[in-house]
Amino acid sequence: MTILPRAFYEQEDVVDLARQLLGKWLITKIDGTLTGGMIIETEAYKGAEDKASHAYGNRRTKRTEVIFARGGVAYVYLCYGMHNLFNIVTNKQDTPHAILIRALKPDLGIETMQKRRKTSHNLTSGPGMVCQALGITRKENGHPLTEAPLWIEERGVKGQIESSARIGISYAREHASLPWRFLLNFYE
DNA sequence: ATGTCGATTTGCT
DNA sequence: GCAAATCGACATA
Repeated sequence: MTILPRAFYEQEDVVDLARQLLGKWLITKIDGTLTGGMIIETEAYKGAEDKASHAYGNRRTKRTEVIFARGGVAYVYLCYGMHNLFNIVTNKQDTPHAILIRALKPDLGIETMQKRRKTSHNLTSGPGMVCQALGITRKENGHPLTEAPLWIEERGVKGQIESSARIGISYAREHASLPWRFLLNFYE
C-alpha cells in the first residue's frame, strides 16, 4: 500500500482519472483512529466546460476557489444545508476539475464509522454518508491528499468498471446525461 | 437585504 | 414513492 503521489492527481483527463480512482482506498485518521475503505463509485466534474460543475464558466467564488488549486487537494462543500460532500481536485493550477467520491466499500474502523453514522448498515453508500462515516467536514477543504489526516492509497485492487449518467444534476441540462459516473464491480 | 435552491439522506405513507 | 430537514452560497436589487 502506497500513498498516491501528487503527480497522480495532476493528470489532464479528469474523466479517466475518475475511472482510475476506483479500487483506491480513501482513509482518514482522526483522534488516532483509522477509518475508510475502497472507492467504488465516482463522478467526474469537468470545470469550465461542464454545466454540472460548480466551476462552470470558470466561476471563481469563495466556495469554488479551492477547485482552481493544483490537483491533489480536497474540495469539501455543504449540500442541502446538512451534508458535507468530498471531492478530489485534479489537473493543474487554474484548471478547475474535480471528482466526487460517492461511495466506498467500508473496511477500516467499522465500529467508529457505525458510531458516527448512528447505524450499522449503509455506512458509506452515498457521498454524504462517506463524509459522515470518515469524519470529513469543511475543515478538510483544501487539505493535500498526500498526508494525514486524510489521504488516498493504492492497494492493487482491480475490477470491472461500469459507467452511467451522473446523479442529481438535472439542472445541468444537456450535460446531465454524460456517462461520467463510474462504479466498480470488484471480487472479494 | 432578501429570495432561491442545491453533486442528499431519512423516515413515513 | 414522497417530502421534510436545514443553511450557506449565490444572484439580484
